[in-house]
Amino acid sequence: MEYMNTAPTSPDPGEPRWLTDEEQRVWRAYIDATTLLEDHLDRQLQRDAGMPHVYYGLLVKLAEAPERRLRMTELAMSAKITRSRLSHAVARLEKSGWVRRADCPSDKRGQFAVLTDEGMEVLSRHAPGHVEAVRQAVFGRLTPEQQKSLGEIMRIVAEGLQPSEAGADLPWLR
Amino acid sequence: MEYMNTAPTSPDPGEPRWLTDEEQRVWRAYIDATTLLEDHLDRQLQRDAGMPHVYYGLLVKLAEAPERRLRMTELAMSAKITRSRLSHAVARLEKSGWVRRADCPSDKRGQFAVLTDEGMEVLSRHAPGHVEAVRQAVFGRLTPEQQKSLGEIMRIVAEGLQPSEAGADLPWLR
DNA sequence: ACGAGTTATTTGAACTCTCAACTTCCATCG
DNA sequence: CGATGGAAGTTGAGAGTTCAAATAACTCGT
Repeated sequence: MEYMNTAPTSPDPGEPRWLTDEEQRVWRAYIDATTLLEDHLDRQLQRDAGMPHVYYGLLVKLAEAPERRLRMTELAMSAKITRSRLSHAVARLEKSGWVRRADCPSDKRGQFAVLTDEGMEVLSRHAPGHVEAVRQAVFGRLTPEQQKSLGEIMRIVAEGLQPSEAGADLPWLR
Repeated sequence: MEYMNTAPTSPDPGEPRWLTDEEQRVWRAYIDATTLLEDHLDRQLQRDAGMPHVYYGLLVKLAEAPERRLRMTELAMSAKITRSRLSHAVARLEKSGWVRRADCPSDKRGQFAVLTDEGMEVLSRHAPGHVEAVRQAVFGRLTPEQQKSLGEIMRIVAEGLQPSEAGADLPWLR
């Protein structure tokens, strides 16, 4: 896609504002890194713990929650995934014995996802390996300044995509 | 997962080196941002162009290649995905009429993925919307310094996970 | 108490991805 | 040449994800 960006003109709906060469390089680096990293972590966890990275993340969220339990919707929002996806995921984790569902007394529609002892056990057993993988792939390679910068940048991007509170599924508006 | 990291001791295989609080915050921001962004782009492209983001990326790579064609393995490596995944993806893109396969004359095992005119057409038709989405979610929110920093960081991470050249599937060794 | 309009969650089908074979062909070496 | 090992690409089954639709229960206003 070679398009020249000759004139720094004002918003022209006719000709879109393409990415500059430098922006393209950044964007491609982003895509490469995230693709590789996601794959890397998925494999590591699938091999060692028998679950993909997202599922591991769900167990972590539950482990940190009071009484190791969260309402489905809260868990979904916290993990940034849709309720549907979570529903399927929990079904699988339930089959593995790492999570169980519990009814919500105050709202009969509601369900809690509860981390079982087995689930907790799997988590502690594989946390070291996972942390090691993350450190090796990311933190072990970045300077403290870069780490700080990465945090700031990712927070900005994440906030830009969140319905910033509000509760629907994931209708990032627009 | 509350573990205190009291002593900055030397490599102790007994107690793993957990992430510090600050590292955790960075890591979570990373997960949130990448999850949200991937989802956002997937939806945008699925809705507008009828394909997931990865597939769109494949078309872009082909569009940039000489004669709009690449060997399957090269394309897979370039997109950082496995050959198997690519094989399925190309099968689907072929069904949509955006890519076709061509035999390689010099190596009878080889296959080219070739971008069709239709494929090119879809690409140009939806590139503006995609670029706009990327700009809105990422570049539009970051300072020039942050963009530069992001590029450097992502390059480092990507390189750390690449078999750094070499040609196998994706056995990033260890 | 009734019904309209939400909210919580699930479901199933279609699609995508992974993993482990499997097929075919190339290359090298004796 | 013929065998052996590697490389290119595909395949099918199982697992995960998406999307739209369905179910059930809550909330209000009247």
